[in-house]
Amino acid sequence: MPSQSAGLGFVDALVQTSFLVQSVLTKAAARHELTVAQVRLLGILRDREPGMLQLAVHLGLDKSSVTGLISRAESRGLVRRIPDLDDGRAIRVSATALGRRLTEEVDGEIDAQIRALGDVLTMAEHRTVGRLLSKILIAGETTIAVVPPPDQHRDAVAGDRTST
Amino acid sequence: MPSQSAGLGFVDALVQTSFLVQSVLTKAAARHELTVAQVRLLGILRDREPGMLQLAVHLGLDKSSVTGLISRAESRGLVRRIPDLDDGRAIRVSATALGRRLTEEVDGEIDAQIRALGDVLTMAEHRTVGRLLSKILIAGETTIAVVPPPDQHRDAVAGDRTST
DNA sequence: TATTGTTATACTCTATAACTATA
DNA sequence: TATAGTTATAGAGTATAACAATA
Repeated sequence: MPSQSAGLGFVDALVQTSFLVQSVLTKAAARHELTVAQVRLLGILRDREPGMLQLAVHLGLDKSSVTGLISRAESRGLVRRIPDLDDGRAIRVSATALGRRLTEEVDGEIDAQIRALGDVLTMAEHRTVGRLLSKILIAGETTIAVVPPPDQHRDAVAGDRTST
Repeated sequence: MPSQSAGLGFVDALVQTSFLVQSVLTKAAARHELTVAQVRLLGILRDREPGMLQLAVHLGLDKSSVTGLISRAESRGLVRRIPDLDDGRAIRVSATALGRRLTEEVDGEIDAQIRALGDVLTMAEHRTVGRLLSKILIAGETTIAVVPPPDQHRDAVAGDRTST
């Protein structure tokens, strides 16, 4: 049966790959006592100090979910809540030195392992994957809000990898 | 800056795409009162009646996690535990008619939405994505067990999409 | 003894609803 | 009133460790 060698269909390939990548992320994070959500969070905080609402939008989560996420990360010394001088209601979230160090370590591992998966591809194929998936991502950023239910917010659904 | 038009790097593209796909899965599942884990489970049960351990391996989970997953799915009428006639200790998990119906519905939506993401690609690019990601998946099935920690089990880490 | 599965326990993650404090 | 964030509550998902029953 040619199903393996000929390649899966477009949809199956994307879905299965997403599980594979998530599995890599989960295990890499776990090796440093982190969760995928925390790695995502720390990635965003690499070059920003967003407020809770901005974080919620970036992560595609409810603000109350972010409160919990930040509280747990804070109690582990990964991030810090700092007051927003311009708005008494708001706070800003900042990565600690520990948080930054762990992100770098984990990101390095993730990079190495994902790249290792790509070792079966040629250089050109490598670039092709990056290019074609980027096109899909751009489509996704706008599409997601439209296709599903009528009352969908166009959250930053994809989620940043590290910074970007 | 060419970063957008030129495409992300290989790693970033894969990671971000995995989040996008997972987001599609999560929302499609939720629209039918299901979770991603349940959709994965039901996908496996499309053409099999595995035991708990086999399920654990397929899903890359601990057997105790599978017990909970099955129990919740069972109490929702999605699956059923049936005795294994050959082994008094074992049971086999089977999808109910409801479970099968819901899987089909959700899978249809997922298919449509993922395919919609691919609408920005040409036919040829479509096939290329399927082909290249398939190569990565094959690599992942073996690699995952090797790259990380020394004591890693070679679980079926990727996770089936629907059947296969 | 080894294997199959469950239970007890503990976290993380997530959402909804209601609430506080500031704008 | 509207906005930023938190709290209370609830449920899913996951893991580890200890256990029961069968092989």
